[in-house]
Amino acid sequence: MNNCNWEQAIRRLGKKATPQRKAILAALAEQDRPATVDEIFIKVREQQKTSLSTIYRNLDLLLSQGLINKQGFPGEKARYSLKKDDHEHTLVCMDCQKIVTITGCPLEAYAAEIASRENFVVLDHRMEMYGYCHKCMQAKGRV
Amino acid sequence: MNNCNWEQAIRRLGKKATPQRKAILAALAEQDRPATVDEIFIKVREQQKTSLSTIYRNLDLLLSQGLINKQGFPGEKARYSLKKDDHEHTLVCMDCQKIVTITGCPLEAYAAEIASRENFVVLDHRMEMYGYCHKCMQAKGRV
DNA sequence: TTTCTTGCAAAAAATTTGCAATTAA
DNA sequence: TTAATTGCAAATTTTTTGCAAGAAA
Repeated sequence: MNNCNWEQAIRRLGKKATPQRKAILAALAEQDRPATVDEIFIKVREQQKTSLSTIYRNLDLLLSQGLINKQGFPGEKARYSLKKDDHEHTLVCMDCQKIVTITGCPLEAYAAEIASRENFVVLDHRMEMYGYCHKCMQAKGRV
Repeated sequence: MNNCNWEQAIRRLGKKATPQRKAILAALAEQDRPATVDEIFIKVREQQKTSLSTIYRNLDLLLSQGLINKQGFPGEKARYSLKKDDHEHTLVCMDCQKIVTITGCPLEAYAAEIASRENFVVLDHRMEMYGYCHKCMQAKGRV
């Protein structure tokens, strides 16, 4: 999803291309990091009249349709981002909350191994890594 | 943290070993998967008079002292578990909710690789696999 | 005793829902 | 025209906080 034809993307789901929906996708595309619901709300509201419930409902929709990802720290606000073509994982800085996206999943092969070892059909997995980014390490004087 | 001397563990933090605190650690020790706040609340309440705020406050305390982990995926309820000596992952049956614990983490080496590639200090990670256990596959007639 | 911790009740924060009005198709 | 979608307000759900009473050291 790297184009900007949000209208088409929404229509492909068999849904109505409302200004709010287009604005949500556009807002996600502009963010340099996965955005929280309120960040998205603020951004969308700059363009369109909208309400928080519309944001929530549409994020759920887009998520269930696989157009976006939901990520973030447990217990903290969820963050949303546009889904890229390939399977990704994230690297989250525990200090500045910066999120780095990583492509190249190391778990495909492992999942197959586990599947046969445990007699389990593995369909999906979720993985995130946590630590400190270079800048924050420097700030901590640990570099 | 494999012993059951919760009293000692709490004292070591310089905190009072209240029945509620001991019960929280005991509850976490009994769980076969990281537990949500309300699961812990229910379990503790079976033993001790308690309140939700006590659970929240003590989970925060134990977390900040490094005795427990906070995990769970964004948007879902946070889940807490005792910190183990060795690192584990889980395999969750999407049908019967059975949890299989897997030792032998495939991510240690990968984390090191990512750390140098992305210039990030990787301290922790979270990973869960989802699918169907053998029994549920049989029940579905897919085996 | 003294200080920390608890329970309660109320407040905040985050998310969801019902429903009438509106709008995309 | 009509079925999907929105905004609003109210309801839930989750988490946090103030404070007086109670308990551990």
